[in-house]
Amino acid sequence: MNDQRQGKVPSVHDVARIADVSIGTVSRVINDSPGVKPATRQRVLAAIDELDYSPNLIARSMTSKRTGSIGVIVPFFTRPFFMEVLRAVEVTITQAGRELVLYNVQTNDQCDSYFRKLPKQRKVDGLLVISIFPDDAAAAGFKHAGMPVVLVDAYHPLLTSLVVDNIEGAYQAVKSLIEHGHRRIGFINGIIEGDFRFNRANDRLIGLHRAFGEAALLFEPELVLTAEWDRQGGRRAALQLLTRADRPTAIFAASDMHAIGVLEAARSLNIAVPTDLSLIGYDGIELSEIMELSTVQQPMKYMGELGVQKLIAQIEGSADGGSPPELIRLQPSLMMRRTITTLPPLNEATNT
Amino acid sequence: MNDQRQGKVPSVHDVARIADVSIGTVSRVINDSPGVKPATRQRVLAAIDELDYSPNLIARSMTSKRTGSIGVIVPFFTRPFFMEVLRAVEVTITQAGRELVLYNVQTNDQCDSYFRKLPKQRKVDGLLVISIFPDDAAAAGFKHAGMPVVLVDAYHPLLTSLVVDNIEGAYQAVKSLIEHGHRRIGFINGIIEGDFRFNRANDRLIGLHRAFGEAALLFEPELVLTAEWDRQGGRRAALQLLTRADRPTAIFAASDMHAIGVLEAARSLNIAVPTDLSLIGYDGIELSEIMELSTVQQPMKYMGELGVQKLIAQIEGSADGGSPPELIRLQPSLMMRRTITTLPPLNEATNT
DNA sequence: TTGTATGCGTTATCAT
DNA sequence: ATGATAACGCATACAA
Repeated sequence: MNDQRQGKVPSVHDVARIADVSIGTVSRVINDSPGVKPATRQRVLAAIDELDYSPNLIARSMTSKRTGSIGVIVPFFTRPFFMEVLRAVEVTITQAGRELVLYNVQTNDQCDSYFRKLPKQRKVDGLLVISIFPDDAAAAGFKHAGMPVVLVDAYHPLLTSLVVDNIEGAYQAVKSLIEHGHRRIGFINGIIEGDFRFNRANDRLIGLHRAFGEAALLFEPELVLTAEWDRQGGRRAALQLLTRADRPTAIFAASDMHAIGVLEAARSLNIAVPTDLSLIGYDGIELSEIMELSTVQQPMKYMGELGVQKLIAQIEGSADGGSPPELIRLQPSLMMRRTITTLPPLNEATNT
Repeated sequence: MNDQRQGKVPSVHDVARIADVSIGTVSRVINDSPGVKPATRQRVLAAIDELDYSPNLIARSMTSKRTGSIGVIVPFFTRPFFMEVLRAVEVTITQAGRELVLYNVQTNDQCDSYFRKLPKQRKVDGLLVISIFPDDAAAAGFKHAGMPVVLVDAYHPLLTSLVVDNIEGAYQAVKSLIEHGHRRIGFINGIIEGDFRFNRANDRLIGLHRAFGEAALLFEPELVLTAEWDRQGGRRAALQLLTRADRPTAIFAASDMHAIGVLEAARSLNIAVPTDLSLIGYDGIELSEIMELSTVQQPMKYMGELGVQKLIAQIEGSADGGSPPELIRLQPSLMMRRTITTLPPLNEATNT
């Protein structure tokens, strides 16, 4: 029925013409501002309906300086931990009627580039940064551009940060292993990727040290390995650990994916879990439940939800200088499942 | 050093003022158009550097009518199959220097709403639709708005579609089961979510029928169950199937997640896989490899890559009416792993 | 109650 | 080679 058939999207002008009003009135109807006579409102509505008109959001962003989009910067988004955070993030953003722009980062450069450019490009109203520690320059850039930012599983003094006490989580895990009678405990840590920025590794090591210290256990550096954050990494490290003459009776892994790798290695070496080897993972991803893996559960869903909520609050209240940055601490919790057993009491003098 | 400290992002005007040129010249430098004297170019560049200026992309979109963003509409994006397609999609979009706007859909209404509004809102240059069959109205809407669209794992005659031959995949799987001597074969299909739109279920059933027919096997409706697309669904259905007096000796599952659930059910019933039960899943997600699950491998990575490439080609060539829609067929491949064995030859007369 | 005019930050088309 | 100026589609302050 329409005369034009290709790529012509109607604008306020078209609506105005059809409804025989001015564009100002059309705009008022769209945003249901007060002071439009019901009759003309109806005419405009009819015209909108006839043309199947929707406002051009880009143009609207021009004047409103709001895009309705939230940028999510996340490293390796397909990894289970990030995935599960991201799921909660998506739900919360959609519920808020906003859109999610995904910035997946795999390298430091990529990350820096996003940190530097996104605040000024204005394609998003705010940035949710997951598991990445921005440096001072980046934080200053956000502030200077007035770009709202919330850090999830990361920290910077100038930015609202939502952190999980992973020192405590690792401490609890290792302590539990010790309480189950283990003395030779292997630790498979994740590598620190991209210099110091995607830092999920250090805290685990510190927690382990604390538990060791408290139990007056000797820390043996040979039992601490570093591996890629995936099951291949975990498997390789476990192979190395488990083929030692004095192999550990328990392994603590920095992530559940590492722990899955440990499981694979143990199977290939005919080492029964938990009979001959106890194992605790980290994160509490869904797969850990399928595999009945004991683990340290992070509140991933809550992190995602709360992070988005804080960010939206910041966006909507950003008329003034904004409220001061918050630091929110979350606690992980130890999930005891199938992969851990008490070691029969053997003569503990061996260790000295 | 700067006088303003809060939320003031410089514009072309600021750059022009500092460099003592007109905004036109600044624009020319930014887009390195020809016809700018090297000296003034340097001055402008210096000013840009001094102000740390980046063009406002929203404003740029205003005139260029290009946003640089690609919208990806995907149902239940956290499910492994979609996740693995999405991973490839993300990589390809980022490589192309574009941005990924994620539209996760869980209901038909949500989906319709996106189909209806996104083309006119102009926040994205194109739409990649994964595993959803748009109806004629939606397809017409895309065409009318001139919005480039590519369908991945879905089909519509008016739109470039990238389909996997899942009938063939299911056929191969079931045929293989039959060749291994199985006669009583259970089938756990996925439910059809949101009416007929997220349709990943029918083709599997058709393929099964074909294999059954070819082998002159009697199709027993009681052995065909429908379950949610997750492991709980698979587990429940398997429990039902495996507690029958005449339980099947093999199960074909519509997705790997279903198959994982079957594995769980079998474990809980002390039914050994593959000794007492053969199993083939579908999709070929990473987890299938971990679990050593036999499965029908879909080319997820390739689907994601190719879909984005076709979409970008369409976006960049959309000056004219655009090229006619393509229909691209991809083949899945049977992956034989641990969960299938040959049944010892028993008297086959039982079945008649 | 409604229309007109201006601005948002760019790009592009004119002049100069 | 460069500057002024008109769009782009919308919101809004102001005028009528």
